[in-house]
Amino acid sequence: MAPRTTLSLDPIACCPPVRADVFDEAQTVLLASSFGALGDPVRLRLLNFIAASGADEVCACDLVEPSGRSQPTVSHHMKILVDAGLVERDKRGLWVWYRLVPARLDALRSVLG
Amino acid sequence: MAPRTTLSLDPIACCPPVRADVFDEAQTVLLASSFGALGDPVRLRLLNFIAASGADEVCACDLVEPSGRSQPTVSHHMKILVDAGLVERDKRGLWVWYRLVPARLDALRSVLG
DNA sequence: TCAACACATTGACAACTGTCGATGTAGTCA
DNA sequence: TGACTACATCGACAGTTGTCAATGTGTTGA
Repeated sequence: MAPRTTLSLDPIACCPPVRADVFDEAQTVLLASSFGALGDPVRLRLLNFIAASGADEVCACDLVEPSGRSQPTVSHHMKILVDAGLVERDKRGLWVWYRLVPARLDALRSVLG
Repeated sequence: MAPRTTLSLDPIACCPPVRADVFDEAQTVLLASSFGALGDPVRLRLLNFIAASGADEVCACDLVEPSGRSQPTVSHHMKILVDAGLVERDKRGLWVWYRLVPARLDALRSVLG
């Protein structure tokens, strides 16, 4: 639980590249959970699908079929991506729209450099 | 099994950034397993420890104590990092030396960009 | 008010993962 | 040869994860 806490420890502010300084325990756990969110083929494909869509938002209803998973399973994976701070969720009417959080992707990217 | 096969599908050659084209199935599974290798705090710390050591090789014997895990557990995690292509293993005499594979880290990095 | 809809949550289950003690396997050195 | 050492593998176990069918929740529109 506690997604806010997860987001508040932002790698942009907290984490030098993996090849420089030694991470402290909180940094390590946070980063591992972010990378872990990318560590499932279905989630990586969902993220890639949103990213490559051209639009900056994608409706949840358009994620089920290409993922090849059931609606509850997609909902489950999207929650993990949202909790990891990689994706933002916006409910409008009946529909839920997802968009990337580029800063978060950039943060993870910089950790690998 | 089959670590060579894992390594042969190199993201440098195979994978555009997550925000551009749509990954095919093989790319997705490969990348997810690489990110998954980073998705454990103990493995991330091991990688960070090697990276931040200053030396370009670190002896396995120096990884057990700082990881806070048993020798078999460290051996298990290092195997996962090696199979993911993130680390190379070199046995010399009684000792095993590990070094980063910068190209692999760069490849993952570029996927996030 | 109520039926229909989009999405989330629950509950259950199998598969996977991290962990360690015990044991196996090479390499070293006397 | 044989004792010793560094690391890997095995076996077992608990905890986590991915999955779906069933059900719940909140929104829309007639």
